[in-house]
Parts: sequence; C-alpha cells; structure tokens
Amino acid sequence: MEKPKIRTEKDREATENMLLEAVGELVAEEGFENLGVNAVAARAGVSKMLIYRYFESLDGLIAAYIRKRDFWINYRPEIPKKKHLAEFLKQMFRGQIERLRNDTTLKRLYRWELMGNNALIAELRQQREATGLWLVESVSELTGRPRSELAVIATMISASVSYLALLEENCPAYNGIPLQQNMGWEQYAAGIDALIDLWVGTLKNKTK
Amino acid sequence: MEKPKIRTEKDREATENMLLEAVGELVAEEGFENLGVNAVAARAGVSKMLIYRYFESLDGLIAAYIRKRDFWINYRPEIPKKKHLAEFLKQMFRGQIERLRNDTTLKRLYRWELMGNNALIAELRQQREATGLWLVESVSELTGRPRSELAVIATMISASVSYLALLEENCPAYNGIPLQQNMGWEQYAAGIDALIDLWVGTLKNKTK
DNA sequence: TTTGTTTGTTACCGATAGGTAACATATATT
DNA sequence: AATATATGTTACCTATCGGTAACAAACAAA
Repeated sequence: MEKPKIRTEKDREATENMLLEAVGELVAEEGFENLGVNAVAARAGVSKMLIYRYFESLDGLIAAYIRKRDFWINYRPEIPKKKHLAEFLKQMFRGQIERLRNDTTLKRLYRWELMGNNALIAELRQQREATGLWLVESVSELTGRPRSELAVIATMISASVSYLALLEENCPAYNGIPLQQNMGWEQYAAGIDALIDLWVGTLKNKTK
Repeated sequence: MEKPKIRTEKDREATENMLLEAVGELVAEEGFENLGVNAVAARAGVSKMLIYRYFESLDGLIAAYIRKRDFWINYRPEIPKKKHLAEFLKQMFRGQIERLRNDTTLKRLYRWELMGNNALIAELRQQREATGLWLVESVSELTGRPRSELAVIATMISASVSYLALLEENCPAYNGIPLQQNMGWEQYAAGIDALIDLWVGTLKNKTK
C-alpha cells in the first residue's frame, strides 16, 4: 500500500521545512554565532521540543540546513590552454566576488568559520581546501610554475576578497575603495585583472 | 596639601587596573564578542557593581581598555626615495604580519570589527583608514601612479594578511599554505615580496 | 472499536545573563 | 570625635537561555 501522503494538520515534513526556513531567515539576520533554539522555534511558529526530536540538537538542525543549501561546492571547471588562461582566471575571481556579495548566508558562513571551530566547519574547510589545491595544481601543471607561487597568488586574491566581503556590511571604505558600492568592487576586480595580466606576462619570458 | 597616595585596603586606581587586566585576559581567551560583566568581575576578583560605578558600563570598560593599549596606530613613517621603495614596502608588510600574528588582542579586535558595529570600532576604522589613505597618497605622489592602483595593491596584501591571521587559529592550511607554521608565513611573505618587485619593475618602463 | 504510535504543545526546571538597591567599611574632612 | 564621602560587598531582581517531562491530539493498525 502506498502512503496517502495527505496530511491535514500534522505533517512532520512540513514542520521540518518550517524550521529549516526559520534557520535561514535568522542566519541571514543574526549569523550562525547568534542562533538559538528559542528564536528558531518562535520564528517557525512551532515548539522548540521538535528541534530536539527531529534534529537531535540545534547543531543537527544547522547541519541539515547547510547540507540542504548546496555549500559543498565541488568546483572543477575545465582549465583552458595557456592562451586563454588569463581570461579564465579573471572570470573565476569575478565569479567569486559576485557569489560572495550576493549570498548573505555564504557570508555568514565565512564569518562563522572565523569565530570558532566545529565538525561541520572543518568539513567545509576541507572541501574548499581540496578545491583550492586542485586549482593550484592544475595551473602549476599548465604553466610549469611551482605550486607555491600559484598558491600565494591565489590566496592573496581569494583571502582579500573574502575579508572585504565580510567588511562590506559595516565598513564604508578600505584604503579609499568604497566597499558598499558596485563601483568600488569593479575597481577592485579591475586591479585583480591587472595583477593576473602582470603575472601571465612573466610566463612567456621564462618559458622561452 | 598633597595627597598621601598611600592606600592600604581601598584603592580605586588599583581596582580599576584589576578590571582592565581582567578584560585583557578574557579578551585574549574569548574575544570581545563574548565578554560579560559577570566574567570580568569574577576574573578581577571584585564586585561587578564597580564596573558600572567606575566605567558606567561594560562598553565603557572596554573603551578604557582599548585606549590604554595603544591600538590607535598613527603610523606615518618616512617614505624613502624610489630606489629603496621596494625594500621599504616589503619590510612594512612583514611588520604587519609580525604584529598581527604576535598580538592576540589585536586579532580579537579585527574579529570584533567583522562581527558588528560600534562607536569605538568605527573610530578605530577611521583611524586605520586615514593611515591607509596617507600611505596610498604618498606612494602615488612618489611614483606618479594613480591612487586607485596603489589602493588595490595595498588592499590586496593587507586584507589577505588580516584574513589569514584570523584564520590561523583554527584553520591548518589555505591553498596548501600552512597557516600555523612560521614556514607557511615566510612563504607568504616571500610571495608578497615578489609581487612588490613585479610591480616596482613596471615603474621604470612607464616613467622613462 | 481499541490500541499503539507519531506529532505537537504546555509548563516547567536549573543556570546564567545584565542590572540595581541596600548595606558595610575604610578614608577624608571638619 | 563627629560627620561626610569614597570604596566595596551582598543579596536580590527580572529576563532569557538550553533542555526536558508530562500531557493532548491526530493518525495508523489491529
């Protein structure tokens, strides 16, 4: 027999979704650090007991939320040939900026990572680290440059973008770059482009 | 008549210092975000009432602590001539790394800044921004390059260093760079050196 | 219908938070 | 010595936190 699946008043799946949505809203507003069972349950319009019953704990609920949203980025694009490498890298970092700036929850996640430790955080870190290492390795293979050189450049761009994105919410400007305006970020992205061109320029010299 | 200044049991100044020291210890352990009147008073071995009496509030106590430690960096070194500019910039950023990595409280302050807003934080930001702008302006004058170009480069280095320093406590590696080992940071500093050399190399071409 | 299970709420617990009034004692003033 | 003021503690208040037991109602199975 199939399950009727028609629940009128009592519907566990719907309740779980309400809790997950409440987490999403509160995370966007307050961040993961300031989440609490009472607030989540109240926002979901449901008893907090159900958090423990269905997700075992608040951490379990958070874990479920993070797995539901697909933060487990497994980004493995095809690396182009040398000729188009610069353009590829530029677009890649512009993509990172765009994603971070538009996704409040992702920012909260990055901020949470700076605040402490956690099994879930460690897992996300590892995932991101694997992606980063793969990129460094790939470009190193392609250009013949040592991995350490690639690692430093990629880190400088990526880490600074993360920091500035976190700063954006409250800090109007950094070294004169207006973080709260698209113009400022365009200026920064153009600077990254220039750095990439500068670096790519050093390639031909040594390969010849 | 001069004040004897000899207090045996009741000594406001000494008590205030005990509170300030307690703040320092707890900030290093837990960070500014997680500070509380009860914990501070208990650590100082004194009644929390005195926090309100002497500093008006916990914020007041924190403000006093921050002003006591000299975070209000007014860093205005003499900029050398073009010939030694590269070396000067390298040493400057290495100094920033050293200061951040060795000063736990400074890290906590940077982290606090990412967590929210605050009159005190805003003041520190403004101070730092003024210093940054001055440096950008100075190097721009010296080299003839546009301020925006300098701003992006300085920001990329400075922001990434800040982010990595905050990450260091819990994150073992970023793009393969071991953040918790001096070796990793030396690798990163060397990368910054290379970037500076690369950039300085572009100067002569266009000035000639 | 009867029985058992799932879903959900209410009410409470102990711990801890920030904050204050009331009190006690040491120091300074006269 | 008598009085006022500065310093410090105790005890208590209310609010909120995470967590759970006890109960109520809807649903499924017999």
